[in-house]
Amino acid sequence: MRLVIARCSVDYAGRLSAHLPLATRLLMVKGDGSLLIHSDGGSYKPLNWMSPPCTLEVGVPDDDAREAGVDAVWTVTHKKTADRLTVSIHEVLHDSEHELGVDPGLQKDGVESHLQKLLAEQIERLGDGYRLVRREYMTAIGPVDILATDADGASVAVELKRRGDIDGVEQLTRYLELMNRDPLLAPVQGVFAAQEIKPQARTLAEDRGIRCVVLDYDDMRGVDSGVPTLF
Amino acid sequence: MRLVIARCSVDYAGRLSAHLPLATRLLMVKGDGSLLIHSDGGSYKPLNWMSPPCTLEVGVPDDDAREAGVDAVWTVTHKKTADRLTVSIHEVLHDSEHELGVDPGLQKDGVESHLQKLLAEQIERLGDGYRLVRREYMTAIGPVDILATDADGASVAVELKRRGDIDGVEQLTRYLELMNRDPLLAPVQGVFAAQEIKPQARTLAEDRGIRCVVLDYDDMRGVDSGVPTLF
DNA sequence: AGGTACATATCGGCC
DNA sequence: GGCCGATGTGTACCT
Repeated sequence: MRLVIARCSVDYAGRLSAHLPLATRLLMVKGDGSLLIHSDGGSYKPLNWMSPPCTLEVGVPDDDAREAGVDAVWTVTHKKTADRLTVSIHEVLHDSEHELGVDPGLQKDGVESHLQKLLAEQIERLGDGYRLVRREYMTAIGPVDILATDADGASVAVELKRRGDIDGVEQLTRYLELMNRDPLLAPVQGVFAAQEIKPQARTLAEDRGIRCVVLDYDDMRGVDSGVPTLF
Repeated sequence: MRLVIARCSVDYAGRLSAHLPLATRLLMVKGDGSLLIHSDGGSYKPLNWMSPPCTLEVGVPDDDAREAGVDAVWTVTHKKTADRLTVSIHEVLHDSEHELGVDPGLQKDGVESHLQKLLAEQIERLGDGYRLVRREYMTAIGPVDILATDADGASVAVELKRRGDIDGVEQLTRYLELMNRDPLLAPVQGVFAAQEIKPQARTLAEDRGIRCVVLDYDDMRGVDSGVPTLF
């Protein structure tokens, strides 16, 4: 990895056009040739970047650019798309190279999978008499998070989200449409369950006859760990 | 901005739990105290990070950690949430501080908002006699990009995208379904307008009676003022 | 390889 | 500040 601190201006042409006026920034060149341009603020997203696979070429400025104070021009071109990043370097303040080696990578412990496990164990939170059929019930277009039955034994398909957005309602709608064509399952009722449900998602869901359930994650976790369940 | 190359392991606890085993990485400490941890590959997203507002504290390892080779422990805590990032530093290979100043920021061109503004001004591109009713026409499930009327005075809902994908057709379909239940608006015709429309999106749109219009952004910008827009 | 679902998303606009 | 839509989304997982 090469770290360069430089006064530079940047132009990007690809999905959109973008320009960074002259200022001092960090240029991070990774081992695969990709480039990240960071300022001293903002979030983890760079001001501008080029993702791999790409190649970096260092060139000399034309006469006009040299006159304007440009010392070198970096051109980063993507190998598959026509995306191009041009860095006009006016002054290099720092330049160092470092050997990092391959990273073993991040080990995650997810959230939705945990929420799904908890709801499967506490399926009665959806209503009295509810019973779990199975998690990740496979359909032709993908897995339904939870399949259950209500007190009358009718099928209930549950779509689970951390944040309930319109996309999740669409997803559940597709599953319901498919499952309701299966005479062994139909009629299938839909339940949209999330820690938080956006008003627009709720409107769309209820308009389609899908019930919305807000889950209290901390409460569910509390029941799970230690305290015995009611039955 | 402080740049540190170090052999370290990292633990994150917050929305989820995550762990990075011991390896050599770049630690980028920004002026606002935020921290980014990058490996020498991957995309622009760091392996791990803490977004501002947050504070970084440097502490000494406990006996067990010291025994395991830990030289220092950085603890980054978010000021609002309970998110916490712990970096156990085994060896520092590089450490430098740089003054970057405030960045003037990115200037973008070619985004949907600009396209929307141009089409609102040049609504006749959809057909003779078309008139703009309003941009961002609010419905219960979200704003329709442009509401217009055709030569006969009938309502037309326009969904605008830079790249016309299936998602955009679904979005417009939801709006149309809702608006066509409103006797004051119905019947509402749909127009799917984009710089580029994917074949699958076009097929779906036309199957649903939605008209597809490909927009020439450069041409529209030229008509707009003759003056280059942002830079 | 292509498509789907998820994410510690981030960012900007508007109410 | 919250809500909502767009992003040069990136990433893992599946067929």
